[in-house]
Amino acid sequence: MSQYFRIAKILSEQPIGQAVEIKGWIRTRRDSKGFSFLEVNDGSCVANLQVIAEENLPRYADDILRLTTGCSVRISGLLAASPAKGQAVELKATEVEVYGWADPEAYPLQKKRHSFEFLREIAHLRPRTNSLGAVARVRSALSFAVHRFFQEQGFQYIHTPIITTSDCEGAGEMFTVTTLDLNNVPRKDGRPDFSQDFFGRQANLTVSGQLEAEIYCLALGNVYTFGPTFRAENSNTSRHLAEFWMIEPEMAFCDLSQDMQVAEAFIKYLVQYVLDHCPDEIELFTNFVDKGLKARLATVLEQNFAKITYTEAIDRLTSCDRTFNFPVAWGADLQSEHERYLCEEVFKRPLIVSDYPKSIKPFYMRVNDDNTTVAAMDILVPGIGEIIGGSQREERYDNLVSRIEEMGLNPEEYDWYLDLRRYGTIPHAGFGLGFERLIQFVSGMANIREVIPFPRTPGSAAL
RNA sequence: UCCUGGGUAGCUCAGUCGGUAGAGCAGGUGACUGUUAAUCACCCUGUCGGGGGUUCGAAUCCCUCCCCGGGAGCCA
Repeated sequence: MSQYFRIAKILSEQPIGQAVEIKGWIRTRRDSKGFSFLEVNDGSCVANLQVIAEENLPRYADDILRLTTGCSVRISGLLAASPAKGQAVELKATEVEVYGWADPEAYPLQKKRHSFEFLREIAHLRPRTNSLGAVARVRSALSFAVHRFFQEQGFQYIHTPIITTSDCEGAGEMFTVTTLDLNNVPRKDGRPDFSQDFFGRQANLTVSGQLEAEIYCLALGNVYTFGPTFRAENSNTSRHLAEFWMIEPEMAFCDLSQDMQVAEAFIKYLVQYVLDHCPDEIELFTNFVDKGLKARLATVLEQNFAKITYTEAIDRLTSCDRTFNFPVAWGADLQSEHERYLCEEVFKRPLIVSDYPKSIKPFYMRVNDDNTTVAAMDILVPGIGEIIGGSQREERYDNLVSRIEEMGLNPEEYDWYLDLRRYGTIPHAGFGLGFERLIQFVSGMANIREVIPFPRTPGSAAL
């Protein structure tokens, strides 16, 4: 009686001499005199298991010689040491059952490499490829590692709402959630009358769970969120999605420097976790996607992140002999080219830029003693750019009110948020990490559409 | 949204001066072989992104729309 194994387990444990059973999909078939080689992948790992199917097997001519890329099979047999180079073990089949055929004339996946653009058009089949399958396993491993990092340190996981009625950040374009009849929208003063809508008011998909996370931070202490986030921005780039996953820790009794320490430790923990748990995937990415990946991940672990203030960054940029397309001036936000220059050419490692002018940052960031900068920090990473944005939050009631007013917002709409400062306010800080950008950084994948199973971008939402 | 480069066989691409379309891979058939991006021979495959225009004639020139890549803005 043979025992069912995932292929990953067979390759790691190598139970030679044992009767085993595998289930998976054919990658290729090569015929030889008197037998065929089958490469079977079951999604448990990068590697395939080589199966030897001899011509005396039942239905050899009818089934085995018809197997092509994509067919699903159950195979049992005896695991043996492989006499040839290329693999340590192979399965000598005693039984091959075909679950499902895949017409080779019609099946889009071939045994050669495809462009990522083409694979994107077949989102339902692309996880069957080596690279997209590897991305999916890395994404799963990183998700687990995110929870493990925070849970090990006593953070509470908070489910902040996906449908929200607070438009607190004010900046990002939001998706509206409605059950109003779009062919006959009730109107009041020329505008849609959301008082007749499902929630009795306008509701949107969340752009960030931060403000809600702060509520629980000021009750439970350290908390984090990890969930989907939505931006209706018309941005068409290799690092933006309309639906993406964000991790937002919020830490009680925490200042900006502690915030930076946690963020750096977090990124290093995640990189280390993937190197430990997905070495074959990292090897695949390094060989076929990004030659410099392994070396870059190693330097992330070895070195401390570089740290400069915004003001120092401006000094560096104005005093260097480089000419930029965009002017460098104190008070203006750093452009991509500026960030890339500092991160990739000056420091050549992750870079934390802190203490930005308050005029270019949101109202909730804590104003520094100079009254012109805020306790904010961005972490820039080579090849990706900004991967984390965080800050110490303004915990002083009066300062927060005047910042809200300065930004032209209405304090009445932030009454619940101000309550957190009216009653038992505490110093606290947090940051947001874009999960897909993290996966890009760790996998070397150039386009963010390859690191989420079903990418949503302007004009595109397959499945 | 802006700048820029593309869209030709199932996939990746070539296509000269405007003259009526080709290669590699995949697929099919056969040969060979402990193979592993197998190899060799032969065969099949086209709305040249859509629409309009110029021309005797358009993959090629012009207009327009759609889609994709790269860069930028916004950000995570």
